[in-house]
Amino acid sequence: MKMTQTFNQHVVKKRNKSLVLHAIKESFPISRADLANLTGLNKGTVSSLVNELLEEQLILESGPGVSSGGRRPVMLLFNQSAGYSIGIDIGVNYVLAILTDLQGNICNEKLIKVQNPTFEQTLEILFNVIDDLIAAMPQSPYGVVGIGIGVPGTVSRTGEILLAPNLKWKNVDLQSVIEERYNIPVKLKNEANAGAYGEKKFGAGKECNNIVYISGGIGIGVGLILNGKLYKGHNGLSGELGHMTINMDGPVCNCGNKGCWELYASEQALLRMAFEQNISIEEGQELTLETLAQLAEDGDEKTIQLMEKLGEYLVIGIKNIINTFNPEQIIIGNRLVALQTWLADSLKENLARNPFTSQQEGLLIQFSKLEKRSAALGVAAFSAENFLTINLEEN
Amino acid sequence: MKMTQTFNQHVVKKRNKSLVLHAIKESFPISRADLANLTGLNKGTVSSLVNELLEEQLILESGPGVSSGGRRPVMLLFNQSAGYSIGIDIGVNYVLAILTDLQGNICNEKLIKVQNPTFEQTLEILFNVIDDLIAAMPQSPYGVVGIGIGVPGTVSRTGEILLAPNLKWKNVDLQSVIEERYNIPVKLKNEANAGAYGEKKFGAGKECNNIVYISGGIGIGVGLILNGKLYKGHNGLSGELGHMTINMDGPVCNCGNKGCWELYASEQALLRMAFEQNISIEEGQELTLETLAQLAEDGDEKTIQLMEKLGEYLVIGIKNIINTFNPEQIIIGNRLVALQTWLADSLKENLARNPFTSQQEGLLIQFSKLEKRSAALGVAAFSAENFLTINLEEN
DNA sequence: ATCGTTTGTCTAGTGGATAAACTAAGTGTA
DNA sequence: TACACTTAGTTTATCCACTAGACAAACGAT
Repeated sequence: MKMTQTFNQHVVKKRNKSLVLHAIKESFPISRADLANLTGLNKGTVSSLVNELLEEQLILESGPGVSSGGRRPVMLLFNQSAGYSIGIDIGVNYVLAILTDLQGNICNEKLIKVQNPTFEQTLEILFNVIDDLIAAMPQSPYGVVGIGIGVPGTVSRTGEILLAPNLKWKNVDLQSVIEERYNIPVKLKNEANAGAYGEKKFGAGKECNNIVYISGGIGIGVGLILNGKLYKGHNGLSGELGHMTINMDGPVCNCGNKGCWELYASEQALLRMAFEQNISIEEGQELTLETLAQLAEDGDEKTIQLMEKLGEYLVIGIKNIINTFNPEQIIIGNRLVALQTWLADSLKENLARNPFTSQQEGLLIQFSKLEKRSAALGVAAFSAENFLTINLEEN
Repeated sequence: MKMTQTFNQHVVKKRNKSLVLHAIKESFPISRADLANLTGLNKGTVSSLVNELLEEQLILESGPGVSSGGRRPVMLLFNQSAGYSIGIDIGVNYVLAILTDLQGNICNEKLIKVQNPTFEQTLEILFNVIDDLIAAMPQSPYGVVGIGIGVPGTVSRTGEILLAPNLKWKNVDLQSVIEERYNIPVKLKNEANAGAYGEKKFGAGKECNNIVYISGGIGIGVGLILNGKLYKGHNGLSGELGHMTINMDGPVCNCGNKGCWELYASEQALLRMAFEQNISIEEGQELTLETLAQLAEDGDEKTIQLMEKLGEYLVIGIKNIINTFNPEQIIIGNRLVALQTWLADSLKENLARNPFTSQQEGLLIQFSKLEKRSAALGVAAFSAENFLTINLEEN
């Protein structure tokens, strides 16, 4: 019958403890006195909360700091190594698994190339890679605190994969399978959402509250951080901007609609255009994003023009994004990052011609600096964050 | 230096008091005992908070209710008439001002038709209409608690009108002018955002957390309720979906870009198409939305086909909205509501052909039932809500 | 009339935050 | 070296809001 969480002193304590923990996490080493200043809490309150966090081994004392004219402070550290989080990015032809500490630092990393595996084969790979990461993990008080998995497809709010067309998966409940085997909280996320979260946590967008992450791969997916939170939509299916109509009289997409953005601005679109324009690659080489990047690098005029065209198409969608969200930051991630050298200028030029200047005021548009790790880092961080929150709730 | 609000017992009390007040507001008449059940708070706590609210005249006791086998409960009412809120919708050729009680019930309403007034003339009209509403307002403990104003243009986060092209206003600070004259909190909002808020509060979307409100007038604006909150974007300029490119090779819009949605699916677009197709209206009549609606009513085949075409174009944008936001509800409001009889089927048919069925699961698409009042009700409710929150903060 | 039930108030107790006193441990200066 | 002054961190007394549970008031049923 309860409509909402009531607010009592227990909640107050949890929130303040979380406040203190996150303050330490964000700006350690830091003294109790500075924490009191930073959080606005009373010195005594900070002291007692800090002591509890020390007991829980979530933070550490690192000895005296430098005096500022009086007693030397005892510096506190966030105990990054109190536990570890696993983040896995399942791509179409790879599985990237990373082990991070609670701060998101990568401690171990496994990249496995795959070729059209079945669901069962993928599961096998996942089990192996997770087992390996756990086996090689240092001793710690909390061990593995969670596993996050990003997939290129739609994920329901309950964590079920509804449809991952490029993996040829439909209605599979990967989350439960992994959760049952390892008995650890498992979070499934759409790859673009995971990437957006990763960029928010570790990218240039740390301070930004409104971020649009464009995951440009074979298709295009978009992850949204709005009002500082991941926006997932009613069924968890937001951000399917690859299938935004930008040319209503255009060719039919395999989704069934006409003139979708990803027909023009995705990796697949680029390869198709390159093929149509008879861009000549060396014998024996396949036509891939990488070979095209190499061609552009070698100064092939036709390829460079193609890149510019791709930039034009990208900007059409980006302008729509700007008009829709008025974001603070737009990050282009995934495969397209490999082309940033040739895309950057084209994007800049085309965006300079956008008449909506107010919307672009203070807007940062950049390529992901996390390389291929945005999604894996994102889900790992999500699991870590989840652990820190749950852990505080329980006490 | 404080990074965040700290949580202490004062906050707890404020939040719980707000919880109780809103519970009463949502489901009065209600007894203290039922409130305790509903909110999860202790009986004693509810009692003391209720007493404070009674003293502040925000709620009322309405005498005994029916017994359920024991002592008869004292029923509590939300005191809707503790104060009044003014909501004003400034349109291109009208000014709609309403006076509502704290619950959002309309107590008085003034609709003034205007013809291309200057900013100063509009200001004069606003002063007059506000004065009139205040003069005719019943006695109450708090009087006018706020004024909300919706305008068809971009409004910065600080409340300044950056650009209202159809009003021909640019960089005007209406908020301060009104605020100084009446010494009451004034909130300025984009008309679409105001409408979205109105629909969230009073429309079919009360329980929905993810609502997209499409304000279809001369142009198209969109208001977004995401994760239960109004999403305004980094500079407050989100929702300019009228200028979403849906036809990248299409005609140039006066915004400078090509193939914007509102070139196809707005009131202006409809009138243009009607003109181009030589739809014959009666002599002496102007070509307007209303005359076209009348023609369709009279069974004019050409006009009806035109409406169907408009529906097709609308759906192209709506599909983009679905793919972007995966909303729970899409509400079409403003001028286009007048055409719902002829648009509804077209929308339904075209949406049935949308391949993204998962995204449409549980999605409600409907026309606004608040008629022209969405925006005015929205800003009035926003001001009322603001008062209730502020009022609790202060004690 | 009596018992059980429901409503609402009252009181004592709990937990957490705060202010301020206090201890500890530095720096600066004569 | 002595002493004043600072800053860090702990301890204590107090305050405040919520809770549990006792209690009183008001009602229905028998």
